[in-house]
Amino acid sequence: MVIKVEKFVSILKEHDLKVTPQRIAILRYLEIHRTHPSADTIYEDLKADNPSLSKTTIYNSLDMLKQHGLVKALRLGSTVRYDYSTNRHHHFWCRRCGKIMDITGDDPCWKDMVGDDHRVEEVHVYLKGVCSTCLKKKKEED
Amino acid sequence: MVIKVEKFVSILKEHDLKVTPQRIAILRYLEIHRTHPSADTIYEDLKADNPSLSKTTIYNSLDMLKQHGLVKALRLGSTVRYDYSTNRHHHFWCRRCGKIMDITGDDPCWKDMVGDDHRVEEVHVYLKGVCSTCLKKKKEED
DNA sequence: TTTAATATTGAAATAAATACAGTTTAAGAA
DNA sequence: TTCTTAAACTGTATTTATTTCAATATTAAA
Ligand SMILES: [Mn+2]
Ligand SMILES: [Mn+2]
Ligand SMILES: [Zn+2]
Ligand SMILES: [Zn+2]
Repeated sequence: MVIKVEKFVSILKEHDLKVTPQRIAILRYLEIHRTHPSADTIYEDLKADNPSLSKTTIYNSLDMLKQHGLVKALRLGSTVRYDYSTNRHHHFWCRRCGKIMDITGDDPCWKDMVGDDHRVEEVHVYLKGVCSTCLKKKKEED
Repeated sequence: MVIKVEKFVSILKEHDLKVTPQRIAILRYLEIHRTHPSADTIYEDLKADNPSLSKTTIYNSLDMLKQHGLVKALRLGSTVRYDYSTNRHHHFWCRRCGKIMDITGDDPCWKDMVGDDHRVEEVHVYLKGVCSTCLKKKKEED
């Protein structure tokens, strides 16, 4: 556990960010919970350990971590979710169970799609539907 | 002009929707303005002709038109934009001029990306960057 | 023209995010 | 270790987009 904390201390220091318990807690939370949680979920869960935690701090910290490439923000519909995995990948969002799953595999060639004219800086993609688990459950219900 | 209105009257009737001046105005606006306007932009522009227009009506109508597949809603970042083109296509959003442009061309095979396990019902994609026009302008400035 | 179901309106409520001012803390200097 | 100060944290207030709701108006059918 202490080792874990040291890891986040290093990460923050490498990016010349002040090391605060709040930032460590958020990074640690995101490394453990790979569920793409929302700012509010992170806040509610971390409040248990630190009752004086402010939601503003969650927003500020997530934003700063995002600026430094330490976390990624995804927007799925109207909700913003945070991801500790910062490599390029896309997501599948199950409308039934709400789970957000990583899509691995080849990424289509966006450059080809848009052509050379525009400069593509960000690729925003998510697929929505019903996940395999939910589909199986539905079958069992029949 | 009258002919145009008749067209939207037909469209609404075909979908068993009550024909109201507000709905006609919104459809007409979206057919003319292919800029992917927001609900608020539509509201502000239509209010000129109909000062008693309510923003709630804009939201209600857009939602109903969307349910019936007569318009499509896109979310780019935090803004929801509406599109009269309901065929599947994606968008390029220029962070400099704010323009939202249609991406034409081949659509990657999403089914392959996600596999057969999940049932894909919606594909949400947009690319963001700087459009060719803005890139040219930048060059001229140098 | 009458009627009833539905749509429109405007005000109030909601929710996510942001702004801000006062307080606290991290981290470097003494 | 203590002091110092810039930066971070907190809690409240505000903003913005959207939704809810009840009263009123309109559509479409009889
Ligand atoms: Mn992910
Ligand atoms: Mn379009
Ligand atoms: Zn599911
Ligand atoms: Zn541009």
